[in-house]
Order: sequence, then C-alpha cells, then structure tokens
Amino acid sequence: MASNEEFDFLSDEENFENDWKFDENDDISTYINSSTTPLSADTNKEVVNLGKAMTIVAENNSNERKVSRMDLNTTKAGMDGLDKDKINQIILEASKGSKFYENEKKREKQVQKRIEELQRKMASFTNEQKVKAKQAADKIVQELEQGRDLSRTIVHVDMDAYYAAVEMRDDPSLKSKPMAVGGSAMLCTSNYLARRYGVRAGMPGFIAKKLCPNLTIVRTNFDKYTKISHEIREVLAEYDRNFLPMSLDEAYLDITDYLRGNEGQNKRMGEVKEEESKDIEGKHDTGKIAGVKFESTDTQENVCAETKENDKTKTENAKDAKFIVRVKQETKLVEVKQETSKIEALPNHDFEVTKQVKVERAFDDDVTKYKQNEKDSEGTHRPNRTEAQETKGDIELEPIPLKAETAKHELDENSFNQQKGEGMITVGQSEAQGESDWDFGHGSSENDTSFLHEEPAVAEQEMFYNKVEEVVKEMRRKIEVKTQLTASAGIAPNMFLAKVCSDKNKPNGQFYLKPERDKIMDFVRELPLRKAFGIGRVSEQILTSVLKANTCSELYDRRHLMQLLFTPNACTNYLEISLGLGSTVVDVDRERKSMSTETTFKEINKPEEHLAKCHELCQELSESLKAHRLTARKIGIKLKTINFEVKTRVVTASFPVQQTEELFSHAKKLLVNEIRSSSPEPLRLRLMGVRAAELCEKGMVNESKQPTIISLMKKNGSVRERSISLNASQAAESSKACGPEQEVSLEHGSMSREDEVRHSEICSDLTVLDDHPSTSKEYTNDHVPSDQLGCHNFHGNAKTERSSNQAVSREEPTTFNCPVCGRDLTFRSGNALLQMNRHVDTCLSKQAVPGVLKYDSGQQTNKAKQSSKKRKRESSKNTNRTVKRKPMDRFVTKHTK
DNA sequence: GCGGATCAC
DNA sequence: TATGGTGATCCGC
Ligand SMILES: Nc1ccn([C@H]2C[C@H](O)[C@@H](COP(=O)(O)OP(=O)(O)OP(=O)(O)O)O2)c(=O)n1
Ligand SMILES: [Mg+2]
Repeated sequence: MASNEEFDFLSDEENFENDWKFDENDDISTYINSSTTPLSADTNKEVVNLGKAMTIVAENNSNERKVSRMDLNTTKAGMDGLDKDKINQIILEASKGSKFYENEKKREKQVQKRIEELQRKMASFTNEQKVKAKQAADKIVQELEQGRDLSRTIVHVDMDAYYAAVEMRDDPSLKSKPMAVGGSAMLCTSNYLARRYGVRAGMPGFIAKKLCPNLTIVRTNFDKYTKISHEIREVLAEYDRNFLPMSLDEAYLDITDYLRGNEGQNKRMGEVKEEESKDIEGKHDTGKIAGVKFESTDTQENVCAETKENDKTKTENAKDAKFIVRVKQETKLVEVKQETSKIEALPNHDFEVTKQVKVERAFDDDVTKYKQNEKDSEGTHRPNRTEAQETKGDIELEPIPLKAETAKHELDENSFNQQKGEGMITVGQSEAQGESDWDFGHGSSENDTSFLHEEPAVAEQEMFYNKVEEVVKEMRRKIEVKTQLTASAGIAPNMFLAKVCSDKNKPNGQFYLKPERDKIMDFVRELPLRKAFGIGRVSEQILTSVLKANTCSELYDRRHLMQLLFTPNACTNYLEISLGLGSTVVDVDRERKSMSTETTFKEINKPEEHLAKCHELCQELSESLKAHRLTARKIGIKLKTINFEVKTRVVTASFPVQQTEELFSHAKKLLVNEIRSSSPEPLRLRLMGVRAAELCEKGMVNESKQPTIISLMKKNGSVRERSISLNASQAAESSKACGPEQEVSLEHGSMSREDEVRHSEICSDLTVLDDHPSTSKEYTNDHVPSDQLGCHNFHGNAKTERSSNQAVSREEPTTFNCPVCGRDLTFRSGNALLQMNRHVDTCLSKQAVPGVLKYDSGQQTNKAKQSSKKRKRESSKNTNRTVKRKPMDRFVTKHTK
C-alpha cells in the first residue's frame, strides 16, 4: 500500500518535471496587462480556460522552477476571481533577475528540501506507528474538546482598506480609481478597485503599476490614520473599556457587560471612557505612532509599516483593525460529551469510531471556568477509555490515501464529521446519552437565560443572537458616522474564528458564527488553512504538499501523520485550528520583550560607514528606550546583505544599558566581528538594525551612572501567567549555513560595568561623534568610489591612498582606520590585513575584565515559556478583567520626524 | 542561549 | 528606479 502511494506520488512529480521545461518561447508580452482592464478571471477566459498543462507551462516558462513564494496571495478580501496565473506571470516578469528574486529562489529551494525530508520521513512510517499516533492525536483532540468554550462572544472588527479609505475620504476623486497607499517601493494597502488588478499590501509599487498602469499611489499620512484611529477607539471604548487594539485599525473588545445590562455597564463605561481617553491622549502626545518610520529623505520612498511598538502580545489573530469583543453569556448548564474514536486501519481507509459520553459539566462565569479546568485535568488522566477497542492491528494501513480526492469523502464522513460527536457541548440539560452526540446541535449555548429544559430557551437564544448582531451593527454604524469610514466585523466564540469571520463579508459587512459546535464545524470544514492565523506561505505549502491538506477537515483527517511529522506544539496548534478552537481570552498586556530599529539603505560596504550607520541606529534605539524607561541587557544587530541574506547577532551585557554609547559599544563589537568575518570581502549591506532585549523597566538611568539595583520587579503583583502562544506550528530549518565563523568572539558579559562604559566612551569618541580628524573626514566623505566595493574591509584610509584593494595585500606601508578605536594605524611588513585584524582583536578584548557586577535580571526571566498547556483555557480567570492594561502602549510608535 | 526561519500587520 | 519595519515565536543545535 505504502509503496503504491509512493509510486503514484513519484509519478506525479515526474510529470510535472517534464512539463515545466518546454515552451520557452512563450511570449511574455502577452501577459503584460497593458490595458486598464481588471485582471479578473472572466475577462481573460482564454488564459483561464487553458488546460492544466498549459497553465503549468506558463508558470514555468522561464525555464526555472516556479517560485511559488512570490505568488500573489488571493486569500485576502476583495481578491476573489482574479486571474492568478496572469498576475503571477506579471509579477514574475517584473522580478526575474533581481537580487530579491534570486534570494527568493534560494529560499524556495530550502523549503522544498524541507518538504522532501518530511515526505521521506512520512514514507517510512509503519502501520504501528500510525496507529499509535492516531491514538495520541485523538487523546489530544479529546482534551481540546473538553476545553472548548462557547460561552464567549468575540467580535473582531476590521476597518476596510484602512489607509486607502482614509485617503479616499479626504479626496473623493480617488474613490473611482484604483489606488494604493505607500510608495513606489512598497505599498501599505490598496483600495478595492486596485485589488481587482491584484494590487495589495506588501507589494512593491513598481510592480503594482505593471499590474495596473492606472494605479494612483498616494503617500502615507500616519498622523491622519492615528488621529482617526483614536476616534474609532472612542467608539470602541463605549462597548468595552478593555478593548484590545492590535494596530491602528484593529482591536479586540469585550462587550460582555455591555450586552448584559446597560445599566451597570453604562456606569462602568463612563469611567472607562475617561481613562481610555486619557490614555489615548497621552500616547498621542508622545507623537509616536504605529510604527511607521518614514524616511523623509527625498529620494527615499515611504514605506509602510504599521507596527512599531505593537506589543503584539496577543497571539490570537490580529489582522487589521479588528476588535474582539468577548461577550459573556449567561450560560447555564453545559454538558460535554466526549467520544473516543479509534482509528482502525482498515483497508478501505475507514476509521472506526466509538462514541462515549465522558464528562458532564457546567459553565457559567468565571467560577464555572475553574470547574472546567479541573475537569480538564481530570479528563486528561482519564484515558480509561482505552476500553474502546484498539485497533485491530491487522490491517495495513495507510488509511490515508494520498489522493485527496478519493479520500476526501470517506475521510470526511468517517473522520472529520464524526468528530462532531466528540466532546460536544450542549446547553441545557438535556441529557444525553451517547447518542445525542450527533444531534446535539439543538440547544447550544449560552445566552439563554433559561435554565434547563426551558422550551423558551430557543426563542431567547434567538433574541440574544439578534441582540449581538444589532450591537455590533450599531458599533460599526457609530464608527462610520464618526469617521466616514466603514468597518467589518466577525463575531464568534473565539478569536481565531472571529478573525476569519470578519473577512467573510469584508467590505462593510459582518458575520456571526454562532456558538454552536456543529455550526462551527460546518464553518471550518472547508476553510482554507491559509486563513488560519499562524499558517502562512510556508506552512501552507508544507501542509499541502506533504499532508495533502488544504482545509481544516483535511488537516483533521491527517492528524495521525501530524503527530509523527511535527512537534507537539505544532500538532496541538494544528488540531486546534482543525477543530475551530482558539483563544477566548483577550489577555491584554504582555510586556514588550524587545525594541528595535532597522533601516534599509543604498549599499554600504565600508567599515566606517557601517559603524556610522550603526551609531545612528543606536541613537534612535536609545531614544526609544528612554522614552519607555527601559534598559536592555541584550543587544543585537541585524544585517541584510545586498543579496537579501539576513544575519543576526546578539550579546548579553553584564548590566542593562540604555545610553547610545553603551548600546553602540556592544553593537559595534558584533558588527566589527561580522565585518572581519567577511574579510577580505567587504560587507555589502542593504539593511542594518539594532535590537534591545531582556528589557528592564527602569527609570531613566542617570546619565552614565549607577543603575542602582533597582528592584524593578514588582512584577509579582500581576501574575501574567497567561499569555497564549499562538502558533506553534512554525518549524525552522534552523541554522545551517552558518559560515565558518572566525572565532573572534569576545567574551561576552565579562566586562565590568565601568569598563564597558569606559570602553564605549572611548570608542564612540573616536569613531563617530568626535571630531577626531582622521575619522571625521571619513564620515563626511560621501563620494566613495564605487569601485571600492571590491575592496577589503579595512581598507587603507587615505593616508597612503592608492587603491585600497591592493594596499592590503601589498608590502608597502598601509594605513588602516581601526573601526574600534578609531585610530589610524600603519603597517609596513608582511600581511597588513592580518596585522590589522590582530590589532582589532586586541582593541576589542583590551578592556575585558573578569570582574563583574551582576544585576539580577530576575524579573523577566521566564515569562516566555508558557507551556502550551497553560495556554488557552484558564480563560477569564477574572483577574483579567480587572487587571489594568495598557493597550494603547502597543500603538505608540516611533515617529521619526 | 543563539541564530535562522516564519508570521502578522 | 529596483522588494519595508517592528515584534514575536519556534526549533534545532
Ligand atoms: N505586509 C503588510 C501587511 C499589512 N501591513 C499593515 C498596513 C495595513 O494597512 C495594515 C492592515 O493590513 P490589512 O492586510 O488588513 O489591510 P487593510 O486593512 O488595508 O484592508 P482590508 O482589511 O480591507 O483587507 O497592516 C503592513 O504593514 N505590511
Ligand atoms: Mg484591515
């Protein structure tokens, strides 16, 4: 069996290989959209109707394997029915040959390799392994089901084409044209007319222009977006003062109290509102906005990046302007039925499932929540269900046919659908013996104030549902009246679903996925995995080509393979997605874990310039740190070569730092190490970044002085144990191409505070700030011959001049400008470069001293690793609600003037 | 703990 | 004229 599958699969591969080679003559020009016609499928029937083979040919007509990661994502709202092939062809043509493209090809190859490894691995699984994996997966499913919480109503509000909408509002003439916001290098977003051409966020403007020649590109006006965002937030605050904004146009709200009764609610709202306003005001005053860093350089294109300080704590989804509202419903009793399903590896791929009612419990408010938790644990240990018959080991497996088509039916019927019966939750007390599993749908949920048995429950439920819809409509309407901008909303029992729902009726619409398990399962059944938060380009490709899963139900049906292929974390995440489960807790604030600044520029390949840029970044970062009263124990740099290869390096300082020079002293070492590593080739960069991590919430450090051992950690008070970590399914190829490091490392953390400071002072003085003659000249020297690109790192600094290239290898005296100490050094003999490196080493380690002042970083410590266990459940644990959050903080942005 | 990779927005 | 910025998580080593 296995062999058959393998055979089939291989054959497909071969066919594909054969196809993508011929027809290189295809005339590309036919693919260029020179007209103003949108690239919708129906207007290009000829292309669309081409046979599959033809399509493949077109995609590969460049005689190279298709680079699928460069394809347009049409998963976005407003992009249905586009002629993908044609659009992708244009994108490909515009990109081919660029360094960016070459790098994408390289990355695609790595992914492909990873996929092949997984496929190999999968082919080696034995039946026994699969059977066991199935059991393990089912056990997890059972636990997840037990934790399913339908008692919350989460609303996800998403502003429509936000930036574009704002621009159109302020210039109505744009409404009738396809337009986008951003610059010719990168677009932030586009209006819906432009989307008909395939133009979307994240696409370079010049390519968008090829897709849509008439595209109007408007530059961003973040101040406007921010201001309007505040107006929107004022409306949101009326429904939930604890709403959680995720970006300028996205946030989560909890309107439980609002729905519950207007009175108490109103009161609270009043208070809240004030607080919120203040908050907003404050942030606003700081002048920082969601992350955009607009380089106002004339030549520089504005790029959009909305997030700078978005703490992004939430793991739940967050797409655009969405607000999630959690509605507590007056739930009564809930019963959970569980079923155990065993898969028997039957020849026909059928799985046998046995159902069993396992647990019964009630939800309600927080109290019930706890109960639920208890049950969870119980459930976990309750594997008794083993009684279910185990597999009949006889079979031969592969219950999972690789051909999705044929298998789909059976699997759907036998597996995915069946799970419907698993762990269902019903409201009301009906009861239920094992059978009711299947029809449980009837009384779902919450809302009803009715208690058991109440017939009127249904009517009340309807009323509740209507109320929810109306409330959300009202909220959207208020936003529109106030801002003249439309918003879309998704309402569901958890964040994951709410997000998907908000996209459903996207432009100016809303969708309510009611808190009933069967409805959720129906909703999720055909849901493309790519729509799930955390599943992006790569994950989708892996799931598609390895597991042959495109939808949630297909993913569920391959849960046994998942167990064998991916990490436990990833599996749990995938299972949750496939079951339509997600976080129901809007846990708000997680403290920020890092702060960084990075920028792209025209190639920089000379050490002095590298350092100057680095210093600049450190200065920026220092300002941000100060603005937030933070210090960092970990300092890192990020480098991206002109070939788009990215490198990151970090060091842990012996004490937290904040000042520019302190940051720079660490960053510089890392940078110099890299420069030396690439030597004798110059380090040719297109981007540089500096990052601060292991942050300490300290008051401003006295310029230069003692960081008193401040016990910043009052952290105890607020137990934030929650934080859900969303996606766990990202696998990493991991380090692999770490070139031959040159062991230059400096002993990190061995420097005493005094030494580090002194060191930094010295270095900074000499290298950047200072007017040191020899160096200052360097920095002001703008016109560096481009022919120097091929020179060595530490090229002679003009003293002896000459082509620095040769200078290094020559015997004649050569002068270098040491990037560390800033001094000019002349070497006469032998290998000047070697000597220079030696000098740099000495220079770098010179100040290192064993003594250390330890600052207990205690505080931050672990907060990260929350086991997946703790995640989700523990929902509302009350605390949350009262805990003060600082949601606005995540929107504070770096606003470079 | 580090560095690469992936993802969101 | 030529593909962004910020923050986070996961995983293999
Ligand atoms: N690669 C990306 C994608 C998005 N964003 C930012 C800019 C967008 O304005 C914002 C929201 O992203 P969406 O994809 O949700 O786009 P819109 O809100 O503009 O459109 P819509 O929600 O109608 O689909 O996030 C970004 O900076 N970089
Ligand atoms: Mg949006």
